[in-house]
Amino acid sequence: MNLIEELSWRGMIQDIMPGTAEQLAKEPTAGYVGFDPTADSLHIGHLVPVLLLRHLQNYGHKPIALVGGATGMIGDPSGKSEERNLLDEATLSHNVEALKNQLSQYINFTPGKPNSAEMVNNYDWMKEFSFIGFLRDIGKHITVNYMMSKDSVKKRIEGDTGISYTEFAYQLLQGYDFLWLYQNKQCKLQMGGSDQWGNIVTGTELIRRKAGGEAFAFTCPLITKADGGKFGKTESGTVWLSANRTSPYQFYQFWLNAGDADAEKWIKIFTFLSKEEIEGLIEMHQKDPSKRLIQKRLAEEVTKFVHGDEELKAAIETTEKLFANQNASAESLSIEDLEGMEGVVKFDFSADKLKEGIDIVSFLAETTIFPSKGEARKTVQGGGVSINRKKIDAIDFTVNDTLLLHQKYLLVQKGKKNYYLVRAV
RNA sequence: GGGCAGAUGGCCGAGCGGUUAAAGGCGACAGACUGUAAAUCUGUUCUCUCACGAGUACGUAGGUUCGAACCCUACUCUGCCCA
Repeated sequence: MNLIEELSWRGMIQDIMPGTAEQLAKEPTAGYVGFDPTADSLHIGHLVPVLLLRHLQNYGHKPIALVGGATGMIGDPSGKSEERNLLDEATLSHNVEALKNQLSQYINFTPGKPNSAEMVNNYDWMKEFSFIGFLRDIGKHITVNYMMSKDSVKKRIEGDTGISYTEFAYQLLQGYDFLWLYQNKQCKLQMGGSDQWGNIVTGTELIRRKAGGEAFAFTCPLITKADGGKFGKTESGTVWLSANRTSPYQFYQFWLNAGDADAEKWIKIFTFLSKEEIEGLIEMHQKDPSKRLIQKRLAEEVTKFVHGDEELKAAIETTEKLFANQNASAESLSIEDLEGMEGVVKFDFSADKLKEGIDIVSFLAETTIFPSKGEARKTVQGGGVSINRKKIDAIDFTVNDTLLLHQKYLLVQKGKKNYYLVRAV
């Protein structure tokens, strides 16, 4: 199996430029993916391009991870219906550093091997480029007509918000990146999400016209959810790769909660499991979907890839304690169980107040489990709050120290899946 | 530079002088069902408040009016057309 065949059965190829497979078969090829530094952590949407680089490397080619220090200052109009706000330079350089750090965890940058990965920042070659120089050297090769025919641009021109010259010019910058990499790093391949196709093609076009060379590309379909929702969002927002932003437990939970239809697609894309193994899993899963074999395996593999074995183990343990025996009483949890629940939000609360007793609504608001009393009340009235696994059904319920587990803990649930541990201190 | 249209809650989008905290949809949260799913059904969804209630809010600033998201003026931004 070659790279393209591998990615094809995984459902990771959307568009591919003719000749790409031949190029990859002919020689080890350098290929790049760009990451925009819009935040100081990657999120799971970025995982796909990261995996593309990994697969590329596995098949003996050379991955280049480009961090968009320059393009990030402009803003990619692709997929955006509105003009974006510009980030300031300090934020950008902070983000660039953070992304570099993260990327180095997922791709092998160890030098020495002929196909060890490389990291570049397009700010390094853009910063000295003068505006006039850019117009003469690059702008001259691409017509506005060509640029306007790009979907990302067309939508904005036809839409009712318009597009600034800045964002319009974005594709030239990205195109120039490809040209620069082609000329300086012998990079002949660009990969990315399918929303990048237009930008990528501008790059190959530029390489053809300006350097007389041939470059290749393919894109991966954008990850979607079967129910049409946005991929990578949960109740609590974006699922990040950084453990500080999304705990490994929450990360594990995200994948575990995948719907059946999604899980079958995602396990191919987000894990390195073999075709046979995945097909076996799908078959078993369809016999008994309630076991959620695919979801479990998917969650395990991805969490291991992103956070490592240790964190995966902790995430599974916490999950088992919280969900495996839903009927087990909260009292059966040991202190170690409670303290060890990685990723469950923990709060400290005054033991004295508990001794006196406090009404449930104030309690929930003061622990900041809920942002306001009004919201706490509404959820309690709707039956959405449990303490120590027992549903609170009275709005005038009093929380006091007799409820404490091991004289110290309260296990509070908001909804079914959101757990909080309150410690009396 | 000139003309026209528009700016409403997280988003879309009704409202066009009082009964409007603002229809409807989407999204989000919670409940029932379930497999910690999907689909479906139900409730909630400006802020604070146990509650009565109060405070903010319909681009910004003023004005007319007993009363304005709705009328007037200026400004800002966006789109379209003309030069």
